[in-house]
Amino acid sequence: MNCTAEEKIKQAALQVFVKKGFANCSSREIAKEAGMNVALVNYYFRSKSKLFTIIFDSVMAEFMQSMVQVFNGSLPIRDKIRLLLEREYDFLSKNPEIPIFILNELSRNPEAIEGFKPVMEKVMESGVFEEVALLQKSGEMRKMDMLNVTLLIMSNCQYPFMAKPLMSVIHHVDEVAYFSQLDAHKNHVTQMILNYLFLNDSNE
Amino acid sequence: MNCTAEEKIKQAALQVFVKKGFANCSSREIAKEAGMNVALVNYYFRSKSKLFTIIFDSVMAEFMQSMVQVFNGSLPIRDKIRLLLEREYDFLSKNPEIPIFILNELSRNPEAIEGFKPVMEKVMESGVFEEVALLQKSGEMRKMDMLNVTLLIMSNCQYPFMAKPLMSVIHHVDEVAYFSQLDAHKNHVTQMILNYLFLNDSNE
DNA sequence: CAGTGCTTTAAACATTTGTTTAAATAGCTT
DNA sequence: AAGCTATTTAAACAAATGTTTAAAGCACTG
Repeated sequence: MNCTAEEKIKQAALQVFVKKGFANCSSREIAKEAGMNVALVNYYFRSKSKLFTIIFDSVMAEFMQSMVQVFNGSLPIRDKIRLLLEREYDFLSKNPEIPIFILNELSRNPEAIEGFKPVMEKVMESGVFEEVALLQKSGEMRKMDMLNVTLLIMSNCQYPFMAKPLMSVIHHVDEVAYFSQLDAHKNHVTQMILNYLFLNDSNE
Repeated sequence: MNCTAEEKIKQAALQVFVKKGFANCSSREIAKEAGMNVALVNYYFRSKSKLFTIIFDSVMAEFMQSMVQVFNGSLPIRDKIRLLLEREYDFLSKNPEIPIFILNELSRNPEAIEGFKPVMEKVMESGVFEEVALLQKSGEMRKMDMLNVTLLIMSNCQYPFMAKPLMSVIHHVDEVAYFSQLDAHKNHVTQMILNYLFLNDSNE
């Protein structure tokens, strides 16, 4: 663990930005969380915005990392999807505020997407999309636009974590009970998505 | 259209709050959008927070309204779900920023959920949950917790609208193309969810 | 030890923020 | 028209914000 002032500020900024969002926190709050003087934030990162960009890009990269890993692996598609869902639920269980953080910042400030494009390139290079296209042509998979496939998977991974405050109230469960329900949910969505995407045989 | 100053401020506040979020906009911005003096915001609503609560609660109520209507209807469950998805996609096509607005504000400030509880009561009173429980017992529907059923439906409705900035980049589509893709997506998720929830016969 | 360059600090700066005040205006009744 | 009340305004307020400054502290070299 690198414990320079610069690193401490980055770690504090990560915590604070993810928890409260860019507009909803102050430089002083980040500095206090890091146990440092306010001026150091700008000494090392020039401005709150520049610090934010660094943090946001790193969060994006980490968020996509497991996805890219799975795509680059050599499993058959069906298992890639299974593994992808497994990894996403695992990652999000440990970082449940990440999806709302990313989507909120992206819709408030669409230019933030720029730093994300390089990571996205890696997903494209993995060739999963072409792989799926082939299986669709051969009739093994349901013919549908790749955008819809992506949406199906991401919706059913990310939304359950984003909706915790809403769902806890609707179904009167506390945080612990909610997250344990999400484990069951992972199995449901895996089964449901595979059933829908693959046409012929069973998915067991 | 009621054109009193009070109403103009409410309309402006709705627009600005939904687009930028509570923390990311100022009282002056709302006043300017309404074409009124800043002091009027507090004259009519006492504070920015109180105005926000009013707007947030009304957004929540409108958001749940179509859901409650469908639940209170007399259609068989399968058609209720079909109609629910239809209505949600219709509503969200006209108000795509609502889900991210609601979920973001709820996670930044969980007390905001309070104003939502009365609306939720109406959903409970509709008796859909009991209706589903019966069909699960009879074996017509897959046995699963109601929380998971709710999540399946809401994930696949709301997330696609929240993820527009992300998805547009991944798949290189503009706003118009994206929303037209979502119409196809509605059909996919309807089919997929019905296939998964109902066990025996076809869903055509 | 003086000096050099990086790090850290407290204080100050100019803006912006939510909110209040006190005066001006408008609409209405008598 | 006078007077009353509700509305609207410009101005002011204190607090908080992002950022900068100038000095102090620190570690190391010559």
